[in-house]
Amino acid sequence: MSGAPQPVISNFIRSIIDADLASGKHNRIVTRFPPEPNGYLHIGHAKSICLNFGLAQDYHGKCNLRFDDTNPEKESEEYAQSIQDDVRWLGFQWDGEVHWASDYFEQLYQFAIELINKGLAYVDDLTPEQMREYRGTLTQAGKNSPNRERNVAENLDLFMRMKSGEFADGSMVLRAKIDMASPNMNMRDPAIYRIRRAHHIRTGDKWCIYPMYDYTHCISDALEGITHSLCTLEFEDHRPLYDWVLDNIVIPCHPRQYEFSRLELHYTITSKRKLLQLVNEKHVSGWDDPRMPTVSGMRRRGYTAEGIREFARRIGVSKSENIVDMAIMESAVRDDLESRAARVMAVINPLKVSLTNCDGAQAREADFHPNHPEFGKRLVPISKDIFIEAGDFAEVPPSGWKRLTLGGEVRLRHSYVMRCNEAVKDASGQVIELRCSIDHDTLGKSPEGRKVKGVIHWVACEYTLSAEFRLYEQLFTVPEPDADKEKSFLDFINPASLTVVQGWVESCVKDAAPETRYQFERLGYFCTDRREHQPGGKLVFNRTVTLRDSWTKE
RNA sequence: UGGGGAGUCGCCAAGUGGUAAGGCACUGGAUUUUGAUUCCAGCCUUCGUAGGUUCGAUCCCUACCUCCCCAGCCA
Repeated sequence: MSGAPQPVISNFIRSIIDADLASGKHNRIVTRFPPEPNGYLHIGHAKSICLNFGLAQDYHGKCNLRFDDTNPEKESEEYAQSIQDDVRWLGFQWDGEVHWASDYFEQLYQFAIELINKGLAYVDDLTPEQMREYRGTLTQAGKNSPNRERNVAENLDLFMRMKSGEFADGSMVLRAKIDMASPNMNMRDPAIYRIRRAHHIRTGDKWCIYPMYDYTHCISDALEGITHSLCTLEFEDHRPLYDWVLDNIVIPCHPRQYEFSRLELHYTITSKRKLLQLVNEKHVSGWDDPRMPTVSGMRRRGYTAEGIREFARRIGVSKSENIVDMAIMESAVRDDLESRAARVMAVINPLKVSLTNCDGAQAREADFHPNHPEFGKRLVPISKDIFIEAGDFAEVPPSGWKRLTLGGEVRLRHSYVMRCNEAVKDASGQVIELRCSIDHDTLGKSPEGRKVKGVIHWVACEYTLSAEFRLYEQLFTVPEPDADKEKSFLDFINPASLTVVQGWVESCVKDAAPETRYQFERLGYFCTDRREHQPGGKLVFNRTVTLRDSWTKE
């Protein structure tokens, strides 16, 4: 993965772009990533980011970052900042300055006046309840509001007074005059402006009327010269409205909207609202909890930007509903980590072993990476007492067992072949210590006359460092926590999604900076915690993902 | 029952008239001082169903079935 670039996978959007470029409709493409700053970015956004920025890169076009900040009540500076951080961390840079829909509030207002003047928008003071009644249902046409035929002068006057703050919040809206009988609910005279006295993160208290998404998005796209406006499937039937607005104002650009299916991932959720709930109700430690499918959560867990981008490449882009296996994410991350993480040994569930013939045993130099000598080497010392993984010893081993057993031999990784002579037990029969001996003639070479099949990791008690290991599993116990009609997704939170253990690690990691990645051999990939790991002090490792394991599966 | 979409291997996903790419997962086997990596091999005679057109259909036509989205002054 870190080698040659991966081949591009075709999709319907690329086909459209290829055709648009070939026909001369466009010379270069302009896309945009348009988040609302009302939460942290998650894996679904990452897919969209990879699509929009990736397309711009591949086709030598441009991609804007534009905040869809039209609903001040839900938006915050913190979110806007985190979104920019996440996009950059993912490895993308937007064209020029960050754009904000709020930059266009004045122009949006003028276009609204244009619509009013054309008799295509009117002020309505129906209550929300009345509006709903007038809208009709999926199978029944709506009926015209009594205010629909208000004259232009009156509409203009009312709209200006809405802007100047004469009316109470929610008392009236500006509506597009389209068709109350349209089979498409979005075309039944949608509201395009509402009155809301809320402090806006960019414009402060300058405005008390705010434009709605459908009205704002298409105009923003047009003002920025977007060629391909990509969004998710649920906006498919908003497209007629997108086109209606641009067709009815004087604006020299009409971007085309294309919809792709949103990403769902097994064993997690990708609903901003529900992620917020997990944070607010403290089911997780925050937006960047390593169990969260947020960009910042995945980052903290140790996923790499390259791994996430590769994941996006592997899942592709289509219009069919999909729920992707977590295994695809994990394999993409492993593929990246395989070539970039140094190998070190750590023991997370220790069983003490005392070596009865350790005198004269030597330390050995070991590569930090089996296939990349440029990672360098470190010394792996041995001492009279060592820790091995409790799970690597079995008194009564299952068939096919290649690890340690009473009377058996095993290779200590980067060190000697060791034989287990005795298992010491406590009163309850639990094995609490092993007495073993090493074969002094096996350092850096195979033993004489016999084959030792197993290799286990270990640390020397005398030289090891204590560390905290945070082990993660899926946040939910079922593949589709959102799917149950009776139960809340909260009922499926996995109580074992986080396990914190104290263990031991080779001393060479002592001064590792935050966000340093290692493969602890045979255990998995780990990453020092961004927040709580202290180089030279308290060592905290987050398990990013386990290694592939062709033994421990049923 | 109105409108808009989607149905290709367990999960993704190309292909769209010329006889089913690829990835993940899975199963064998080789190499291995990580049961890792790497490497080789296998894995849908078939494209939601039923008809039709055609020398030939996943692709065109017809009917049907299933699933998703839409009735916010959210995005």
